[in-house]
Amino acid sequence: MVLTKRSATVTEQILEALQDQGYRSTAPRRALAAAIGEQEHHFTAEDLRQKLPPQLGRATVYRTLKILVDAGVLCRVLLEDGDLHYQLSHHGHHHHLLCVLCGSSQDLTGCDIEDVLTTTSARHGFELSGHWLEVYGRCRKCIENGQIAV
Amino acid sequence: MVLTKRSATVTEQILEALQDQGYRSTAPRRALAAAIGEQEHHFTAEDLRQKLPPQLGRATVYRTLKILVDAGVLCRVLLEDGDLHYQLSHHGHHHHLLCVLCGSSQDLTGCDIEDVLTTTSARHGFELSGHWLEVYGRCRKCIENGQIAV
DNA sequence: CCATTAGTGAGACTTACTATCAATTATTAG
DNA sequence: CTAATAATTGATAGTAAGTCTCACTAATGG
Repeated sequence: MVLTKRSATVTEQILEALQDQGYRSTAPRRALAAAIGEQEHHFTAEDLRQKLPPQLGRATVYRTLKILVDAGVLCRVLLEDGDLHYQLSHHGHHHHLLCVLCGSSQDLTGCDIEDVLTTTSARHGFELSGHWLEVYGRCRKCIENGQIAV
Repeated sequence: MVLTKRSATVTEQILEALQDQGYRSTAPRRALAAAIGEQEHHFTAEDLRQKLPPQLGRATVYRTLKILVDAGVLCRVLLEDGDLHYQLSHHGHHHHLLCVLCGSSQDLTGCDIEDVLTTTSARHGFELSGHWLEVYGRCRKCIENGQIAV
C-alpha cells in the first residue's frame, strides 16, 4: 500500500492507511501520525518518542512503526554507519540516495538495477527473489554549497 | 587487504593478515582465527563464541572481528531479516548472492552495477560515494534439489 | 630478561527493540 | 444508547548485540 493524494496531509494519509487496513483509530496512533508528519528526513523510533507525550509507551511506537512498514506507508533505510531509520515511502519498491552530508534522501527512480541484477544473478545460476540497496553520496544542494566530505 | 594464497589454510591466512597489519600474535587471536576457519557460511560473533573457550571475553571477539573487517579479511553481510553476519572476503569491493534456503553465499562478480548506479545517480544531481547491496534468492543447488520457498 | 606497550577479560553499561499482561478503549450488535 | 467483545495500550521486565572501563597479563624489541 502506497500513500495516495486522497488526504491532504501526511498525517491524514497515514491515518487513512491504518483505517484501510482495519486498524482502529486511537489517540496514540493519531499522535504518532502527527509526529511522523513533522519529520523532515528519515528518523528513528526514538526521534519520534521525543516528540510524543512521555506516557505514550515505547511498545506502542514500535508496534505502530511495524504496522506502517508492513502497510507500505513507511520504509526502512539503512544508514552508512549501520543505523536503521524510517521514512515515508512514496513508491512501491525503490531505493534511496542518501546524502552523507545533510542526511536528506531522494528516491532513486529510472533505475534498471533489477534487470542488471536478474541477468547477472542468472549467470551464477541464482534465482533472484529480492535485494537491498542503499546508495550514499552527496546531494545536489550540498555539492552546490561546496560542502566537503567530513 | 585481501586474502592471498601464501598460506595454506584460512586460519593461517587470517593470522598472517593480522601480522602484516602489525598486530601481535596472541592465544585469543589464534583461537578466533581457527574458529573462523571452521565456519562454513557467514556467521555471527555469537556463533564464534560458542566454538571458543568461555573465558575468552566477549570484547575480544568483537574487537578482533572489527580489526579483521577493517583489514579486509572479513566482510559484513546483511541478511534479509536484518541480522548482521560476517564472512570471509575474497575480493575487494563486491556483493553477495545470499541463498534464502540453504544460507550459502556467493560473490557477485562480473556485475556492472557501479556504472549503472553512477549514471543514474548523476541524473539526480547526486555524486555517489558508496553503496550497500545484498541480493537474496535461491542458489543453483537448491533450485536443482527442487527446494521450494519457505 | 626486562621494559614497554599492546592486548585481554570481567563485568557494568547502552541501545534498540520484544514480550507480558492487566487495565483501558474503540467498535458493534442489539 | 449500552453492554459485550475484542483490539489496543503502557508499565515493566527481558533480550540481543554490542561498547566501555580498567586493572591485569603477555608479546615483542633491545
